[in-house]
Amino acid sequence: MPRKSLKASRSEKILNAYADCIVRYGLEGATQEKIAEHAGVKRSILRHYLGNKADMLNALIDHVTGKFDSQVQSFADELPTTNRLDTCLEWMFDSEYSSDENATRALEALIVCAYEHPYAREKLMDSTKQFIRLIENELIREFPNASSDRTFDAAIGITGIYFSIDSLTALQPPDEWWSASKRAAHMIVHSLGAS
Amino acid sequence: MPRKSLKASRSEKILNAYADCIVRYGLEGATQEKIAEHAGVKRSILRHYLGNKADMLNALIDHVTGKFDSQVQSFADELPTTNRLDTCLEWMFDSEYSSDENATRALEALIVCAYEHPYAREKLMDSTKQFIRLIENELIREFPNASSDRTFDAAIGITGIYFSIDSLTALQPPDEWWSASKRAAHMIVHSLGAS
DNA sequence: ATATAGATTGTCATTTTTGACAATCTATAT
DNA sequence: ATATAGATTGTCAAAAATGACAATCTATAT
Repeated sequence: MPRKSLKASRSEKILNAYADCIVRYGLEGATQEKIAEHAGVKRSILRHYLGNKADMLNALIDHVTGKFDSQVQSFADELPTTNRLDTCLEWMFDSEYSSDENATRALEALIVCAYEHPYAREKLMDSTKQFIRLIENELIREFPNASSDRTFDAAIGITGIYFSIDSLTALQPPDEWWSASKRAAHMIVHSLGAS
Repeated sequence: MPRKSLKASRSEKILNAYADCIVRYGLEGATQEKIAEHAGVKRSILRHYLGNKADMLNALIDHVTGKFDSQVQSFADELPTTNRLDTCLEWMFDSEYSSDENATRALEALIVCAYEHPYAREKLMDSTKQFIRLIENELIREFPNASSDRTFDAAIGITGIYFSIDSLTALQPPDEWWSASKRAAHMIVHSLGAS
């Protein structure tokens, strides 16, 4: 006889607002007041659904990493059967294709606090590994004869370039930096092919 | 007849503590209390030498970017006459050679707040550009026949890989990630040579 | 219609952080 | 030795952020 619980949807909205605030104001700069405002709810609501500050942070970590993981998953699922690697780089380094750029941004903002929060560190590490593995798989698929060491190196390199340009977005770099990043990633790919 | 001013040395010590705190606790998590504690001084001292919160942040931005810039400069100055590029990558990706790892880390932590602080954005952008240019110069020196577009792409790529693995340090990645990053950077270099 | 579980709002006390300033101490030139 | 500019400490008020909880409203099953 009770009314339907809004916990799922409200939590979703709040945590998205939380992630947005983190990207804008930094982790400690994302106060409950600002989060509530961004989410369009009263501050008391945050506590009602997500508990106190520490609880909220843990929920956020799960939310952000989970969101990123599922994006990575669907990214992989949606890759075409042919020309997968090129498509991959195309999607990564073209802003028009990026579904939710803030997912990576929030991830990066959280990395700063990893020292303080072992739980965050683990989850972030897992998500990062998964992303690297995605790239690595596509490299292996394209270059089955390359040594696994080299494909790993290449995956680390491409992922690094992507993470870097993504976080540099905060500095509003010229578009050329994105295209240059993409071409640099291609250089690594070519280097693999030339081995 | 007054006593010698300690402004320079005290400011230096405080701003270093500030940078340390930012790396550990995030920008907004670095409270005056913590900064003072890290610097081993009373909180009132911060205000005395550096003014209020906003003043301190501006001073910090200058300090961090200035420190980074001078490190980049001496990095360039100390490169040997031969084998410069390899030495360069060696120094970048080997922790034993890194003089002050926190300089880049603080830089990255500040990037998060660039949206809010146009002044920070400008300075960070300048420092980043300078670093990229350093790499680019070494690439040009090694591959004078490569097109300037390609050397720029390569510089962006190598810099990105470095920034990325450096910020991932917070996740305490295995050492292999560092060596893999170095080899990925070398892949880009080789790709330049093969053009 | 009504009881109930949950949503929503509001308020207050506590803690944390910052701003401001007064008071005291100390090195240095004269 | 003493005056002076600066260093250092201490204290208090204001503001910001959080925690806790009471009170009220509302959808839903019966």
